[in-house]
Amino acid sequence: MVASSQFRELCHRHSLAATHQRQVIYETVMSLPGHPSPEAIYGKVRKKIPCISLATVYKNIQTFLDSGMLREVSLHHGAMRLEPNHEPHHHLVCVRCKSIEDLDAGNLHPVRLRQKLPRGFQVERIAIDILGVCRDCASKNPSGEKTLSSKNHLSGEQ
Amino acid sequence: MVASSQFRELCHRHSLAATHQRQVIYETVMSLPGHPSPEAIYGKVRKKIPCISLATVYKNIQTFLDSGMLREVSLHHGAMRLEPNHEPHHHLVCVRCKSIEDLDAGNLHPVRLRQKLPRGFQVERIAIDILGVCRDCASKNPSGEKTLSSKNHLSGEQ
DNA sequence: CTAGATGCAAACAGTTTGCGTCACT
DNA sequence: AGTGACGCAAACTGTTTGCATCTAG
Repeated sequence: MVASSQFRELCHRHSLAATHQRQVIYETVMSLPGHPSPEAIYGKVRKKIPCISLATVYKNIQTFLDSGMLREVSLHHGAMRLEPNHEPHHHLVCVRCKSIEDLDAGNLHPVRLRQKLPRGFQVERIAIDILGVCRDCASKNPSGEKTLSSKNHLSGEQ
Repeated sequence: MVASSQFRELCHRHSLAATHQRQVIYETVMSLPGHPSPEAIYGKVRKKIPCISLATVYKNIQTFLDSGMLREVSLHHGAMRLEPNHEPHHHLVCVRCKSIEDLDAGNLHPVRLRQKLPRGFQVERIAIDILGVCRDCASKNPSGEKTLSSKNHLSGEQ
């Protein structure tokens, strides 16, 4: 409410209409601790706008992600993906088509913990994802709209 | 087919019955390139066992994950999770309850690419997940069955 | 005034579950 | 013989869509 003008400006920068719902959703995401799910956001937004639709929440989250105003914790690949590769390796993940390519562990210097982790966390392994745009997506659409579908996305059959 | 006895032994080590379906599913996962989804696995398995049920595929994938015979590429948190934290940081992810905690980037020495990535991949950022068992899960169940539900899982309301 | 945003309900996709039957050990 | 696996269909959860109405620019 206080920063209403800031929000309007932010929307303007991303060519989005500054609606009330949009502002409340955005502020709610930013105010929630941790890494909220759409459902959790909806729950809290509804306290301010009881009649808001869950679809509106989803649509706006998508809008924020597309515009870069918000980010996903880890990419949501739609379906579970299994890892047959037992060799130590990391992943090259395309943020557009969501393809995942293996990258041999030898290509990265090993990660080093600079010091102790908080509260009795027992480390099992460290996963590194290099996020970016793969060659195919970059060539298809150098700027950056949206691509999906294509390639590896849900396939596995060669 | 060739390695049938190997598979029986593998199952025995994990106290699982060595059924035909189980073997075909396992071999299919291992044979598929990349990071197959359950649907893709089902598609290929059906070529060998046309009447197999999708539920059987899911149940066995779950069994393999639980027993450690297979691994997920990145944890499937059930729902999309948003990242309000714009500061550079990484994540501490519990493989049991799937909670996600932030870890300040200063706690890790920066990752260094040991050399060029394959084929025109445009890096946007590098995400590091430290996977393991969080204190709560470790204390509740030091051995390692299954826990889920509890904590951060889908919540966001305080 | 018009493009785009909202709300609703129905549709989807991915995954899980219950239960009767069947097969491995 | 008994425990656990399979197959089927129905249920669920998370997410998306179509369309009529409304609103910011």
